Amino acid sequence: MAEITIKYLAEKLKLAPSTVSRALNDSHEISANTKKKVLDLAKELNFQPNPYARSLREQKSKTIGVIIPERINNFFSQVIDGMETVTKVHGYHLLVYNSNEDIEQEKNILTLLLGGRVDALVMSISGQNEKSKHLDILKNRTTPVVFFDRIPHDFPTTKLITNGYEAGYNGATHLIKKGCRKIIFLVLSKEISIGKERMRGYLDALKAHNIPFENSWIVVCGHSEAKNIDLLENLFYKLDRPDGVLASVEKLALATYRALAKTNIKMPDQVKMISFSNMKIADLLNPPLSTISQPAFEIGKECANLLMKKLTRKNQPDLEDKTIVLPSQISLRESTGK
Amino acid sequence: MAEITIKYLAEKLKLAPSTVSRALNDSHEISANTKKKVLDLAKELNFQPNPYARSLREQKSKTIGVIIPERINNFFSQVIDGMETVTKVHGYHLLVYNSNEDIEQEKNILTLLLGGRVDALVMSISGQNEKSKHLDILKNRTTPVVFFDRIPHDFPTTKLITNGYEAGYNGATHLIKKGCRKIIFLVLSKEISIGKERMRGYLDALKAHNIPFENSWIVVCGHSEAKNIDLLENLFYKLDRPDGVLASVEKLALATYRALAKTNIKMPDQVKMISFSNMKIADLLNPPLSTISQPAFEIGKECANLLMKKLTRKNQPDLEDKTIVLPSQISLRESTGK
DNA sequence: GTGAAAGCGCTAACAC
DNA sequence: GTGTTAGCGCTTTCAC
Repeated sequence: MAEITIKYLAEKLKLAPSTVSRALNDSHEISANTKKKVLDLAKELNFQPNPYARSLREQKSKTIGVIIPERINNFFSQVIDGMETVTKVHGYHLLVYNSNEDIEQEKNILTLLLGGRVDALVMSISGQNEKSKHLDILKNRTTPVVFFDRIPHDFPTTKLITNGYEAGYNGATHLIKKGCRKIIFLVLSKEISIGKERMRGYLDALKAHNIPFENSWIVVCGHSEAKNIDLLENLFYKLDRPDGVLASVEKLALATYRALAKTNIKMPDQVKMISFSNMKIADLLNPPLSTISQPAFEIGKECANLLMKKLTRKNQPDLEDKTIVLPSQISLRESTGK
Repeated sequence: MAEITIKYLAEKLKLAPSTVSRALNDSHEISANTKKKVLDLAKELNFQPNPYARSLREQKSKTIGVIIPERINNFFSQVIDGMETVTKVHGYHLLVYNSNEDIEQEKNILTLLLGGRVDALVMSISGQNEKSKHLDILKNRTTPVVFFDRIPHDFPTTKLITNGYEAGYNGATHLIKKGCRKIIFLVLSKEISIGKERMRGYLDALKAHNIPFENSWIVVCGHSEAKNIDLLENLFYKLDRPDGVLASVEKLALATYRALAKTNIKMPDQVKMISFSNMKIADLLNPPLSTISQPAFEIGKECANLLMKKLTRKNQPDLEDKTIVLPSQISLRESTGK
């Protein structure tokens, strides 16, 4: 770690450490002259105050913990980029952890972080279920938490999502308008909050358009790409195969492309698809994929802003128990028929 | 931050703080009985030692700083995932920063981190140039650094790359074998190390196959997607337009797809392309993209392993000044003609 | 406007 | 096997 300290600067300048500290922190009770001397020497020696000594003393770490269920995913990368743009101007740091969609790991990370390593948390919870019992350790704590995208519905804090219901409704409606009558809904887990909202929208769209729904249209997939492809392929071999697909996550749209490649079924002629996705190259797929995308960068910025406000100002109230809903954007491409 | 401390545990158990500390750290000089009592209470109260007090005392932070030029990129996400799998078993944390391909920002992050916030660094340097003068602040420091992918050639430490020369050679050779005679090489900046190696391979492949090279075949692109597309589109309108493209980074292959979409030129019939890329859905593009991919996860693991070895063992020698070369993998798809 | 001293929570050297 | 003490580098009373 660094070797040059405030004490050292103080000796060099024949000042007390406290004076140097105050000068560095631009305290008004220090003369302009002393300030300059201190700042000059600090710059010359490339002095950086020891962050851990400061953290210990001030009881705050100036770092935010981030837990995401998956790292190789544009959506989450964009969110984190958004967070970093705002945290860095406040001198805050980002400790990012991947829970790998695993509640156990999520819990471990949480325990680790609650030891005081971070001043606040941003989470998108693992998709196994949303019972979120493992989040109880957070509840007796004062550490502010913000959830986004994959949110627990019963945790009293601020949450950020996009309008899943509306987007699901619009996505399904678009398929219906394009002539689809057997529209399946692909979901990773029925338990997870975003899936649920999107599904509600889908179901209501069917109802509104008088399309009789069948339970088998809800296709619950898993985390194994190979198994999902198999599952989907078999679905398309059936006599009453679907003519429309609404994928609640990008991963499942990709699996659908791969499953279809194994059959003779053509998209968009025989089956149309639209998917929730933040991929930047939806236009380059074959055929180009119609998507519903989320303002990921904005979500990240907003999460960070909420926390920066709470952390950098005095006497801020606790984070409100509310859900902020941001609009998603629908982009129509050939996968739903041009 | 956390409120329950070693001192508190000590009072509860009528022991000295030092005894509690030793018990928690499983020191052999503590009786099994006391150990159990301490551990039990610690578990019951969910005690986590204050990481910053520990860092201050031990003069190490148990965290690694990571600086990448771009976050929304599968390659870097995979590398970080790889690092995390190994750091987490050693109790190390990852502080990740995005330099946005900007040397100034890279320098700022570096100065910040050198204040003692991290025990070691992993970097993939910004692509503006590889003069790496801004890395000089690192040179007088003892902080171990490992570079990967975008490496400075004149910095005495361990670097990890893939066999760019060979891959470039093989990529170009493949295009030649497929009948291409005017093969352009797309590069983000001529200065950057990986681009150079890949280009050397490309040039040698041309020479080995007696293809007369023209300077205009090296196409230096920028960071603006729109401008790159324009540049490429114009290239394809020329009379002696290229019939082969070797893209040294994924981004430029995507720009080529988009540029071609504006013309009547068909891939792979009239022009073939292969690109360095770690994208997982190369097979879903139209046409599927032949790729040369890097073992990103492995690279991340290896970087972390090198640092863990240096940091967790006593009297480890400094990181050797050498370059470890990992093999890349070539996957042929329709973009180069099946 | 500056200095002296205490203490954040932890570990380690030194008692005993 | 356990306790006492000092100190990591910083900020912040409290003096003057």
